[in-house]
Amino acid sequence: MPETVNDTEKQIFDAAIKVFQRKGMAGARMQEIADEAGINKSMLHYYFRSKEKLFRQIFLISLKKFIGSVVPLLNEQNTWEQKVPLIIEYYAKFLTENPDLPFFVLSEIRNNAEEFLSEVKIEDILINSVFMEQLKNDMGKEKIRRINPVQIFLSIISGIIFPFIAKPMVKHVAKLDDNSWNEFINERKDIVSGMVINYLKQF
Amino acid sequence: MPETVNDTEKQIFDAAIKVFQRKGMAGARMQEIADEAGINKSMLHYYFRSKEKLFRQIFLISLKKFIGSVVPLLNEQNTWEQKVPLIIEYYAKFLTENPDLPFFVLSEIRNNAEEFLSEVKIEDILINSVFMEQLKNDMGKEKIRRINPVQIFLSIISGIIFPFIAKPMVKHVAKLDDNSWNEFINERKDIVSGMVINYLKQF
DNA sequence: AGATTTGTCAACCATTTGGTTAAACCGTTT
DNA sequence: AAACGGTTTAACCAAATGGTTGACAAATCT
Repeated sequence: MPETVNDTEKQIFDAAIKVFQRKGMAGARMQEIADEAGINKSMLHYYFRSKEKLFRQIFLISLKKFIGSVVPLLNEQNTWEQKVPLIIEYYAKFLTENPDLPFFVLSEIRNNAEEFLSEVKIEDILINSVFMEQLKNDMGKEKIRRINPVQIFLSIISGIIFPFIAKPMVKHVAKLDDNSWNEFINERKDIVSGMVINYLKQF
Repeated sequence: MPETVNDTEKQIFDAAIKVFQRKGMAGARMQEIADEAGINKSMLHYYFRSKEKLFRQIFLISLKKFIGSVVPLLNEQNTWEQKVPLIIEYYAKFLTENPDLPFFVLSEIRNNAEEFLSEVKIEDILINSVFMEQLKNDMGKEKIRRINPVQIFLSIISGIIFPFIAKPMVKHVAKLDDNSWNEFINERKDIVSGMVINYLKQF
């Protein structure tokens, strides 16, 4: 029992991820999680004590997944210029597979979970990444525009994450169906990549 | 009584805006709105019938404010290149004054309010704006990169809105206090503006 | 097999929450 | 001043919701 997680527990956990990420802490219902997991509501409390406790676990794992999973990419052995499209490509795929995750994380952080940010040490992970060092390095050599590297990273993720966050509105305004949405996102990847790289190099 | 709105009604409305925008439909409590307005809870139902009805009004006015207020700027008599920084400047100011509004609107649209999008006819308003026409025009003359104008507009608002949506996380990662946050946003305005204009002109 | 622990469930409980009611308040009309 | 209409409030109600309990089943141990 040490590492192999109980089957019921995992079913609850997976169901909770689905429901919490879609509805948020306030909108999620314990009964709905139980139904989604196909088990009795009492089991939720048996395994996780309370909604608060269950939420905390779901939130933390979501937060780590959201920010932690790019880190390997940032630290790979290639140039920053090669990394940019790879980061974008990665996030586009990630967001397609986890459409509710970023919104959920950002939402709950706004509400009350700001303290969680310290638990996952994003600051250092990001700031000290090879990607950031490479940017600073090339800035020092006057090869690219001198600018706060956080702004560059923020530009990348803004450009690709925001369209997913605002997906219903974007689809509506640009009159996209599911197929043309994918096309739109493919186009978007190149644009964001081009904008960032262009901006750094042309100055 | 035809146009002057009842004082109590306005107080409720203002309180509801505050609470709904901060907590969302699911997280908002009628009692909290009443407290915020400093009146008895029954008054909410007296003036607005139900939470659903009250929410609908708040949401619609928020949606219109979010997308409608930028339209005049898009249709002004200046070049697209002059408009870009003005749009960004406008949104930065707007977001500072209404920090919870965009998140609220995007959140509720995701949840259930997608149908509202049709009521406010953003598609046409945006697509047919002078700004969009100017872009298409210059694209036709090969003066700027040929690209879906919606992508350009999306790049602008992504770049400036997303940092506000993710404000707690951005502040944490970039280690900003309230003062340096303002500095960061000022820097950001120029970056987004520069990126978009650069990208369109350099190709 | 019998005892003991662990897991599961239906029924129940207490609180919260959106909503209602009936009485009171108050300015206006007659 | 009495009657009237819109406004406001405290008390109340019913449903929803997070959580608990006690019985029972299913493994696990001896």
